[in-house]
Order: sequence, then C-alpha cells, then structure tokens
Amino acid sequence: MEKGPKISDSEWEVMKVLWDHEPMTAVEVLEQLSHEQWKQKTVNTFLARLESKAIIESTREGRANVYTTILSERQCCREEGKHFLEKVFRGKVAPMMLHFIENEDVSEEDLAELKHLLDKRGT
Amino acid sequence: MEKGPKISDSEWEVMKVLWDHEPMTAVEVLEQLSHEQWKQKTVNTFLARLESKAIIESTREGRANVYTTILSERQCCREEGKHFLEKVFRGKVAPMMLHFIENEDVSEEDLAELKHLLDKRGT
DNA sequence: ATCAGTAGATTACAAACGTAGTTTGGAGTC
DNA sequence: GACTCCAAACTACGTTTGTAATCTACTGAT
Repeated sequence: MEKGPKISDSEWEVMKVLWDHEPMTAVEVLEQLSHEQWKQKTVNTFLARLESKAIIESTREGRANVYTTILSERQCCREEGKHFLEKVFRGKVAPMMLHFIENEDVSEEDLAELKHLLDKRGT
Repeated sequence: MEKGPKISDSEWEVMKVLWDHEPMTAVEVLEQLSHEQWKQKTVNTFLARLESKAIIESTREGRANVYTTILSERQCCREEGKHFLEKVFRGKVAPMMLHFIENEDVSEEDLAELKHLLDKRGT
C-alpha cells in the first residue's frame, strides 16, 4: 500500500509552478511565484525538502541546479484527493460532490460538462 | 475574510466523532475511536487543543468535562473544501469533479444520484 | 482525617512546517 | 593569484502536530 510522501501547503505552491514550467532553476521558480511573498532562500528550502522527499530531482547545469518533477500532478492530486475525501467526507463521494455543487461557484458550463461526463460514464 | 482555524488530520477524527455523538466526555470520545490506536491522554490533548482553537467547548458535569462543538460539520467541510480545491485543483471545480469520477470508486448509485442532482440543479 | 483512584491540567519531546540567515566553494575580474 | 559575487549547502528557530507521561486536585471509602 505505497503511501506517498506528504506534500505541505507551501510545497504544493512550488510543485504547481514546477509542473507548469519544468525544468526550472530555483530563481525561475521564485519568478513564477512573484505574487507570493517568499524570499529566494525560502523557495530554495522548499525545493531541497521536496528533493529529499523524492518528489522532485535536480541536475547541475553549470552553476545552477535545474529541477524536474518525479511525481506527476495527476499522481499527487490522486493521493491528496483520496486523503481529503476520507478525512473530510468520510470517503463518500456523492455527498462531497453535492457539497461542491452547492457551495462553490459552479458555472452553467461546468454543470453541463459534468452532466455530459456522467452520461458518458453512466453506461 | 474570516479565516477559520486549522483543524489537523487527527483533530478531524475527533471532530467527526463529536459531530456524530455530542455532547460527550473524553472517555466516550475514546470509545467511539476504538478502531484507532490512540491512548486516552492523546485524545484528551486533542480535545484541549480543539477547545483552545475555539472549535469546541466544554462544561463541567460533576467530575468530567462534557464537550460540544462550536463549529458545525458543514462549516468545517466548507472551509476545508475551499482550501483543498484551491490548493490541489487551482480552484477549478469541474476538473476536480472529473478527477473524482475517474479516479475514485463511484458506485452506480452514486452516479445516478449525481445525475439526478445535476438535473435538478441545472434548471 | 487519611488514603486511593481517577479526571483534568500541565509538561514533554521529536518531527514537520514556515520562513529564512550564514557559510562555502567555484566562476569571473583585475 | 587575489578578490568578488552568487548559487548551493548547511544551520537556525519558533510553531504546529502527533503522541503521550506526570502532576494535582477532588471524590469516595475506611
């Protein structure tokens, strides 16, 4: 039962940038996180921790480290999603879906898309 | 922008028991968590922390504390759900829904229920 | 009044997290 | 070759979390 390594909230921010733009240097990661308030060193720390958790890896390119992901966004979403579903909605999918439909902003297009998906999926 | 207090994974386990059976004493909470491996003292610690975070409260009944929740399960699910959606699915509901439909075990009944919900909701 | 048991309060302590600062080693400059 | 500057590596430190153990105070029994 391979239990994936935990990715903290801040680490997730870094991962999203990496998934979108890898391979990247630490400086490039910070640039993409410009809306955040983090210092370069902070980002470096997150990168180092992610590497020690074997979620990303790096190769030396001249004077800089270039980072690439090891785990895909899909894999991590799956892991995190399972955890969330179990923790917050007791593993019950339908109530969770209902919750999001009722509480979050779901556009008409989203609803239509979902209906379409369900129709295809439901036999 | 009222940011709710954070509820950790372990604290959520305690909260679910409380929402289901409150008001309860610490001993009763442990009983309901029998499948977990926690000691009584550990549960006591979680209850104390939840109280200090103002998520639950207690009143003295004779020689025991009786705990009741302050925040409802709905409120906490909403908070946690928003956080999850933003963190993992970048705030986009439809992809998240799709993810769960594709990756989690969704029974035929769940699918039917969801379709029904969407039909009602989608005009 | 004393003693034992028990619930609650207080304290402990390591790992993970958020958020960097300091030290080091190599690339380029004079 | 000596000096400078930067990226990387190492170190730091308070908070939160997981997981309890110890201390204290009250209740009931003798």
